[in-house]
Amino acid sequence: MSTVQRSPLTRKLSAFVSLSETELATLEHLHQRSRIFVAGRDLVQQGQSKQAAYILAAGWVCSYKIQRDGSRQIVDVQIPGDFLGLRSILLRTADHSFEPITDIQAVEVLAADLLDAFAQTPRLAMAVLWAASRDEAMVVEHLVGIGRRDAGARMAHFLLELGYRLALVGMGTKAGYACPLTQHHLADALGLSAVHVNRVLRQLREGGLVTFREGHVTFNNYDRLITLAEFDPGYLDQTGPLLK
Amino acid sequence: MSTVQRSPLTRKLSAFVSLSETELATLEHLHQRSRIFVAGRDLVQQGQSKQAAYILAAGWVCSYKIQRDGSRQIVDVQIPGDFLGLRSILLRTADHSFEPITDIQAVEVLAADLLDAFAQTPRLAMAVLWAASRDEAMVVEHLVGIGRRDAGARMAHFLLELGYRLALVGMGTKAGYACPLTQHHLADALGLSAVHVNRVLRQLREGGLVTFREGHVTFNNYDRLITLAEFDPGYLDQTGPLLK
DNA sequence: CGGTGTTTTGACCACGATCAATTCTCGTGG
DNA sequence: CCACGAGAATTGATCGTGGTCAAAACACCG
Repeated sequence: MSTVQRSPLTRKLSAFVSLSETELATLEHLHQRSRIFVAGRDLVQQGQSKQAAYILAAGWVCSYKIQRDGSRQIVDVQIPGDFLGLRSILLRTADHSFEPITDIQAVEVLAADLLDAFAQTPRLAMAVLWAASRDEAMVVEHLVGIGRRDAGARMAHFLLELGYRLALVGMGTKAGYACPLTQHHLADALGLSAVHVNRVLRQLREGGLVTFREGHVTFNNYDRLITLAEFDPGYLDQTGPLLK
Repeated sequence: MSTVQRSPLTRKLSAFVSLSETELATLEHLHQRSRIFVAGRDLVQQGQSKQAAYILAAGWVCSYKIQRDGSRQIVDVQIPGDFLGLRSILLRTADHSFEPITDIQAVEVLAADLLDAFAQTPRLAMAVLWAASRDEAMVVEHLVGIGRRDAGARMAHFLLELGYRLALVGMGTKAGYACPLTQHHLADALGLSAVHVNRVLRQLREGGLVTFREGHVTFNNYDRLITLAEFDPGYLDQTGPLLK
């Protein structure tokens, strides 16, 4: 359903920095190899070091960390257009794992190529730094949610943020969006148990706020949900480029 | 007590990318203005947009977000050599606030100067991107801790990480370190109540693991503490430059 | 149709929050 | 030098959010 003008990466970075023809060419050169991964089978193992990152072209992925005791924390969810494993390249160690939630299509970007591109077109590095900052802002917001919001507000905030991000790539509206996450995914993302996630979803549904059912999120009362979650999308804005 | 060869910023970035004389000069040019802030008075207000970042030269700072209901979540703690508000520059909106925990000395870096420097010396942008990635890795680890570790392990992990980072800048050892944080700071950082922080600290102390008292952290049993926290400092390593 | 995974609901429990009171420390002024 | 007040640390008592355990209903698939 989404409209892809050039490539997801180009579209994403153009939102931050308007790039010249040369820069666009360099960018397009980066992603030759497009790959398919099936749902459920991890892309990169935690701890393993692989010299490639990906740009998600289609499908959903989550990045997570596993504890010794088996519990899992999902750090964030990637939707089409998002980076995958950028940090792994830079720190040269994959500090977490990636699970494709659906079958996905991703464009492979080799570490060496990316670093070369940075050297040739500095503004590209700038754009990537910018994109990385936005990703970090999302993780920070997630941290605040888990640390200081109760289960209801946490869930509301998560569903709202996801909806907002999906709307930015044409995959959602204020009415709702298709969502392939299971309740177990939600639990691992929000630091809750799967059982409690179910209860919270019921409360929100019965309260007429939002419905999560059969792979679809429906906002029944967008405004009241925003109030409950204290959702402020400021940190997600990718309004106008800083550099011309 | 710490040994500063050139400037904190130079030392930090050199750990990632070995910089040429020209690049070092550009870097030094960045920080002319050194400023002092007193403990307790915030540097930048949340939501406000200020076109400057800082490199912390001396003292401790924490960055946090306040909720409508007054509760606070500390996102991370900065020690000498760390960036302050880098994201604020890039996203052009301070999405959180900074509280100096002690009196601090910080070097002001203007947004415009930084962006110019990036354009002139691309490798510098690379180095900053790298440093930002390490910061993000810390936030991620923090997120996992709050989401999936109980209060004891969370505290242990926090104190260990802080010790490890302080050791990197010569301000701590495996025996312990000076720590100006109050128990209330710990509570806001770990997503706990101040009362419970006190209880957890008592347990750790009576268990012979670590002592937090009178502004000093003493590791009584470093190995057992690491086991409890499942602490793996891999994400903190700033070993050898990726680029020569 | 059995098998596996997701959702749903109930009963009970525990970790950590909240409320409250006391002690300690330290800086400030009488 | 001591009295006072503000913050910080400490401890006890009680409460509630959310976890754990268990079982059933419901899917989807081979």
